[in-house]
Amino acid sequence: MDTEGIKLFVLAAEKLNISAAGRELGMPPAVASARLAKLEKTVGADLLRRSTRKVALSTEGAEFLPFAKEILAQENAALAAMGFGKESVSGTLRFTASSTFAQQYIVPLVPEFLDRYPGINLDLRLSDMELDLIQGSFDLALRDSVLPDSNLKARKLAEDRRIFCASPEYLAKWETPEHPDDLHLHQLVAFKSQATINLVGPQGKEEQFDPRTSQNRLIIDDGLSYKIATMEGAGIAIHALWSVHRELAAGTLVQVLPGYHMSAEPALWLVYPKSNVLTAKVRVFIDFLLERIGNNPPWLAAHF
Amino acid sequence: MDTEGIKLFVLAAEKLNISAAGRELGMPPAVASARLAKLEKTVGADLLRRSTRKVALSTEGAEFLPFAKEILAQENAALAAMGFGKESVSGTLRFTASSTFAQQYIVPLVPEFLDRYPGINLDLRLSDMELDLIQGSFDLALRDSVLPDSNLKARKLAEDRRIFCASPEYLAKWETPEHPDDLHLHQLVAFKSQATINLVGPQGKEEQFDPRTSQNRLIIDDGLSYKIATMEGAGIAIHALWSVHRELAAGTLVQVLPGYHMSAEPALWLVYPKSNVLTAKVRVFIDFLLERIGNNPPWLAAHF
DNA sequence: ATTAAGCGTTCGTAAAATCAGAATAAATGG
DNA sequence: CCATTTATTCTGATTTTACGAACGCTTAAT
Repeated sequence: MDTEGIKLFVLAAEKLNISAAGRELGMPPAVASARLAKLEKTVGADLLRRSTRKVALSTEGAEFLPFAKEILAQENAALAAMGFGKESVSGTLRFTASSTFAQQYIVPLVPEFLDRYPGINLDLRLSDMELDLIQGSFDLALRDSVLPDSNLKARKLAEDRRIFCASPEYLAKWETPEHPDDLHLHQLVAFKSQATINLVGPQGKEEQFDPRTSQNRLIIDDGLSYKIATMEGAGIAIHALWSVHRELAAGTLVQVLPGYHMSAEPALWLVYPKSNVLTAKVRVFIDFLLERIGNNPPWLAAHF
Repeated sequence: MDTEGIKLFVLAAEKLNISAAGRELGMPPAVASARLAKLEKTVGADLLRRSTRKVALSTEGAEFLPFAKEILAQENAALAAMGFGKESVSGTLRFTASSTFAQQYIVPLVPEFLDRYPGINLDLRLSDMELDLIQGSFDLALRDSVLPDSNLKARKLAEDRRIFCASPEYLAKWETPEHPDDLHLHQLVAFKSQATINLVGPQGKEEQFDPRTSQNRLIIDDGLSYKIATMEGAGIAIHALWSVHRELAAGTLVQVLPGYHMSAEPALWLVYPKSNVLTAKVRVFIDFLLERIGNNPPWLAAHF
């Protein structure tokens, strides 16, 4: 049963004129006639009695009419509830990001966004562990890497860096490493989900480094604690530039192995499900983040 | 928006499995996938988030779900209200017939019919003037002639006769006519809707007779009054055999011009709108009348 | 590890439904 | 009686839909 046909029936029942009802819905009389006949077949009864000139409701049509109107009302209510046809964007946006990043860069912008789009509600799920985009029913996620998942689309929000660093006190106590291999002699602080890293050295020579094979005196799954531990001298750690750029500038953290950088330039990605329809609310939030963060991320502005 | 797609969505949202939902509706996975995509496009948002292995409701899907269920409930209610899929016939049957015929032959059968089909309600509109089948929203009508209307279908209920007759007293007072032309010398009683009649004489010769061009001393639009007037000696009248066969047998009415009969053998017809779907209630009532009247109409049984 | 099975989608072709215009038949109103 | 309106049928052309096979991916079992 298709609501277009029901709409036609309700109109025709009001006007007692099939052609006029069809015209109102933008279909030629022949089409209106055929669609009505189709609806009658699926319903199993004639809804409209028609001679060449007269149209009247059949007993079944009279019975069906209130239901038909109710179905259409429900359809309209459904579409309205989902903000269909509204020129103002609306809906609830479920967004996930690392809590430490969000605390610093997203949450401060949220009031402005909510202000600019009064119809949108935000549902923020912040966690330093990556949440499953699909199972969590997320509209959008912020990731520090773009996975090769064919079900997802990604848009780069901003460049980033991964930096070895430690506290000045730690480095004063131990010898500052000159080469990645020296790291194995140090105390390392590892973030739980940190994977193997490919490094490119000063002469363009590639090196590999797996933080999990070293002596990880400390493994932490909370971003802020991870940084605090490093600052308190727990050891050498890999930090995202966005996380530590203030500390580097202030000197409370010091970069180690500055000649080495990641062979795959890290970046922050906005990831969302490849969809049949990209919702306005998602597009609008992406645009907002690109405008306020992507164009000139603070951690890069301070460093170049 | 098509309820098949909505059904699919609701099932898939329950099972979180698109293929299984499609299977339940008898469609291959590819079709289920396509139909869901189509629904999402008409709704303007993704309803189901899917990776290769996981399916979850999107925020829009969660919003849409209750409406979807409501739409389906309304559809089911509508179909149920119209007796769709019921093995027991039900509904209201609007039927029109001449009141005098109904009084004698139909109404006495009605209790039995209602008894046999407890789900059917009868809405009888009895009038000696023919009512418009379409404008009156009738499911069925009894007619004493079958009009060449392409919008209608007809089924013969029983043979009938048209008979010139008068009371014995009237004929005793005046000369009994021997030829249709003699009728013009008589007092005629005419039924209001009686049209021109073609007669076939004893030698097969055709004659025409238009009762309205003669001296109609009396025109009546009520069937019973029409017969009473004839019996009281108001003149010669054309009566249906079903109407006067008892009086002829009893001798209270006498046939005039017995050698002449109508060139078009009259009959009683059950007429109903040519429909896309012939409802069970109509079919059942037709069958009932055929069984109880059509097989052996009393007016013919008595006369042959 | 390897295999097997299940899931959702895409692709290509075949079938079906839909559309739109002209033509038909009927009925109304002037 | 004629012009107009109406609902339907018919026709070919267009679009949509169905279906099986194949693909990429994932989980569970061997």
